[in-house]
Amino acid sequence: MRRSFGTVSLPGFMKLWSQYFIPTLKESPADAEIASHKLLIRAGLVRKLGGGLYTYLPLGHRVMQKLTQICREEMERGGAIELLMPLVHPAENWQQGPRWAAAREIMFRADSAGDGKRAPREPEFVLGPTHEEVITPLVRAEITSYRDLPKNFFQIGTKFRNEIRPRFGLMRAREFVMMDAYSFDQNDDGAIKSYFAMKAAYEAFFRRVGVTAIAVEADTGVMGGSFSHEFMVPAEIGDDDVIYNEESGYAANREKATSALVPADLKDAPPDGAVEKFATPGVVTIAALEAAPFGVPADQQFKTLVYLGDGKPFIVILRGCDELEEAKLGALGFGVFRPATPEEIEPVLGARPGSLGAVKGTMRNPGALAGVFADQAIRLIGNGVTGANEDGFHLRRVNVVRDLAITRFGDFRRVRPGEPDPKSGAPLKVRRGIEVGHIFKLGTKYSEVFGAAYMDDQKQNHPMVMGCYGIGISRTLQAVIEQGHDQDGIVWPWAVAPYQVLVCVLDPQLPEAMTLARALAEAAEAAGADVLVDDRAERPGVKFKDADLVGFPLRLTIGGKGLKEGIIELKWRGQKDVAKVPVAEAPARVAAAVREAQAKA
RNA sequence: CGGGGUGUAGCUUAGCCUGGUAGAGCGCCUGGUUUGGGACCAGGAGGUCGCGAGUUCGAAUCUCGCCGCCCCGACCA
Repeated sequence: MRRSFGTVSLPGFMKLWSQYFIPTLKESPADAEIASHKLLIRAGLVRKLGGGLYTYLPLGHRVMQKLTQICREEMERGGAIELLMPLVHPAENWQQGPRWAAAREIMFRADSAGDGKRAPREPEFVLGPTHEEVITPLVRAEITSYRDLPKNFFQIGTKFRNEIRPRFGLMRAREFVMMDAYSFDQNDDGAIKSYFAMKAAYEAFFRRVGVTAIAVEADTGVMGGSFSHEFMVPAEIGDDDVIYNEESGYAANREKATSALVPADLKDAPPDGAVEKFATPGVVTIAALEAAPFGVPADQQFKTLVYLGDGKPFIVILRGCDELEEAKLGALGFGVFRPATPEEIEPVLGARPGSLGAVKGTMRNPGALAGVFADQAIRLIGNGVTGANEDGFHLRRVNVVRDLAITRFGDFRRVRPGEPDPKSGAPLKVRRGIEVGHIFKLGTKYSEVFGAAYMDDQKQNHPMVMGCYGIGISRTLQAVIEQGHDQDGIVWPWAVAPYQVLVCVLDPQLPEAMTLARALAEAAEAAGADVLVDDRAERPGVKFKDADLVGFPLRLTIGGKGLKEGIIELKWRGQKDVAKVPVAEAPARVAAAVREAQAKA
């Protein structure tokens, strides 16, 4: 972009800024809100094509390649085998799979005829958000013997998700780069082994990248499966809440988090007299029942919610003071569920929301219910108040054990900070995090549907036990920046910096300056660093600002003044102090610095 | 999908309320002076004011519709 002095010709190869492409910006584009998003653009790493769609410019692409390579190495070290599957999937694969209903609306549809004119007979395609529906049929066809198990396949490539709301640059994009892996084992023990091998590989990956990511217990969501960890980079702008206590080591995603609010040895309260109906005209909220003249504290009320699970209504009971953690309803096993509308509720219970209850004998059509699921914490109420299933009336002295038509108890409430940690009883805390990786022990959900089975040494067939694993590579790129920046720009960890060493030549018109630059670049490269030489005919201030903005870990400054004194300068991006090094010693010092940084990284 | 905002030069934006020649800074081009933390002077190029209708003698400005983008929520394999 900026011209170089054409007078100095250089023998051999040296990466020159003047001939490269790093479009830095002084000002942040208006549509970037958070630091990492602004820096991605200002430092010339990416440019936006459309909402959630980004071009990786040369520098951004280099970082992606480094992330990808580290990921590949750690996955292979963890025993996984790389392959590459298509991005375009026949819709048939998904229709046969277990989650078409839940997944279809966030999937891109690809039309083979173009222009939306696909004839009804022609095949339909989707863009793959993930690849269980492709890998499982493949393994079914290719692997039939226990001798070929276990296997763990991974790939690194582009994924598409029709995110409802893309945001924060690469943080939640429609098109993004992801590593996804799928393990196949003979049994649960093997699957657990594979799972923890991946957990270890993830930990190694994030450590090598130089980003702090913590593993937290997570909800399995639409994926199904039995247990799961998310890898979270702590950051204020993260989308997810992590509930944790550092002393006990407990850490869980908000959707999964539980607390020891209900003591394990809690004895249920005996009934406190007969159930009594009382008039509550116009009272349809917890707060209104809490107020005068009724004065029933929220933690003495039963909150009765009605949902529709796969078309059938079911009830969830919580304490009046608690919130439902909707994701926890996933444990009930419904394919899809949603809150029921008042119109759907009335025929079943006999009243509108605000007067609902699950007291035996008060529901109009209990046979229509798929179940009544009660949060554990209502046992703390013992005897409380709930709706009478008659608009304008409530019931008091309702006893949990005696009166409520509970199918089963579970954990459905949202945990609040300050509640006792389930491990140690210490108070729980909350912080925000960016989800950069996720591992699931899937079980046999997919292998059963797709018939991925193997024969054991007793000639018996069994479904393979699967696991699946994902790392958001492009999201990790941004998380690294979110975690590593200051007022001046990015502060790259050594391992993923686009170039680790910048040779900043302040007077590139001086042949001796460029000759020295070349010697230093060669020394740094020989020691194992990627080196860029800033030979632009810019003022020093511009070059320093750009160097800080882009965030090269090590900056070597060669200037006319320094040359007269016989010194160059060596400065680490993360540190304030500048070391003056005699020219004669410079190549050796630079090589030593590079080796040291590499050893630490 | 609901709520809020916004769209003017490559980027950041003023002008819009109260209709009448489209302005600035950065960046870019030319020349000169500068040269260790985003220099200065002079000159210059660059705009279908998101798109489409309407109101009006006249629309960046008012009205309606559409689209894009951003934020909050819902959602997030």
